[in-house]
Amino acid sequence: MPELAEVEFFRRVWEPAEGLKVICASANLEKRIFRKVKSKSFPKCLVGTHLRNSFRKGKQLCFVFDESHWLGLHMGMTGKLRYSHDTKEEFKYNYLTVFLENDHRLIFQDPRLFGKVLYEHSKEVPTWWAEMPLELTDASYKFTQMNNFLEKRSRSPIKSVLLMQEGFPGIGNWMADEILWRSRIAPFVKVSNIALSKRKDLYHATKEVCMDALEVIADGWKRPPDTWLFNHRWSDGGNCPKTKKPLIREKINGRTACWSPAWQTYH
DNA sequence: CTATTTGTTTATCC
DNA sequence: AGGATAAACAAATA
Repeated sequence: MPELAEVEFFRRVWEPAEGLKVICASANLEKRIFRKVKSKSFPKCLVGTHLRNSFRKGKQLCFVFDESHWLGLHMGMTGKLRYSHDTKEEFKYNYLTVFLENDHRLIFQDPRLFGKVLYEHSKEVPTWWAEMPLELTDASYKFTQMNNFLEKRSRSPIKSVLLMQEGFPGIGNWMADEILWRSRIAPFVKVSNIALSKRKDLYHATKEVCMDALEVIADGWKRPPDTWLFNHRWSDGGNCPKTKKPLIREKINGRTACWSPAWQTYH
């Protein structure tokens, strides 16, 4: 589920807790989402600290407690963050719970366990946070940067390249399909076969889908308009909002791609 | 029983 | 060396 905009939505779920003190913390450390956590004192080391800041880069989240406790979270395929006041409310698959002074709980749940927790106690910014690539929504992310990445991946289908986080941080399966639909490029097209002018369409569609997704989903998880591919792509039987003809669903390198054959004619 | 899933990570081949 | 691809990870849902 969580791509750039959904992850930003979850950052905002925990954001209201900024300034609050941690009373208690518990984690199911045997679960594989904690496989990168080395500290023996996690998560008790958070007790007594205050949540100070929350950040997102691509699909990665970082919560900072007292300017020195860095908690990195990745939602994987099924991760969710909750901010719960009801102490009787029990959720399955709560693997990290932080109890706050206002009787609210910060909860990370992840049934499928493809998520990842990172933790570092340091005054310095951890490497895993400092080394994230530039955001696609940043004004300094230019066409040449995107094109340089495409040049290195020229033998792959464009759909697969859009899913590579080092080049397209935050893009996931539905956003990649939306970008290709808006720029009218079929997902199986090899990057080397995409002309310069078409790459510019791709660049603008990438920026646009990121901005639109953040506006609609990060802010209240509203239902996207039917003019997007989004509402039509999830199962067999959907029709293209442009051509009104059936969409095609097919695996490309193991991931389902959905596209409109008459609309995405570029190949 | 089977097939499917909005994501990485690792192994292997080229 | 580094790019491309398949399999692995784990568990729910249809």
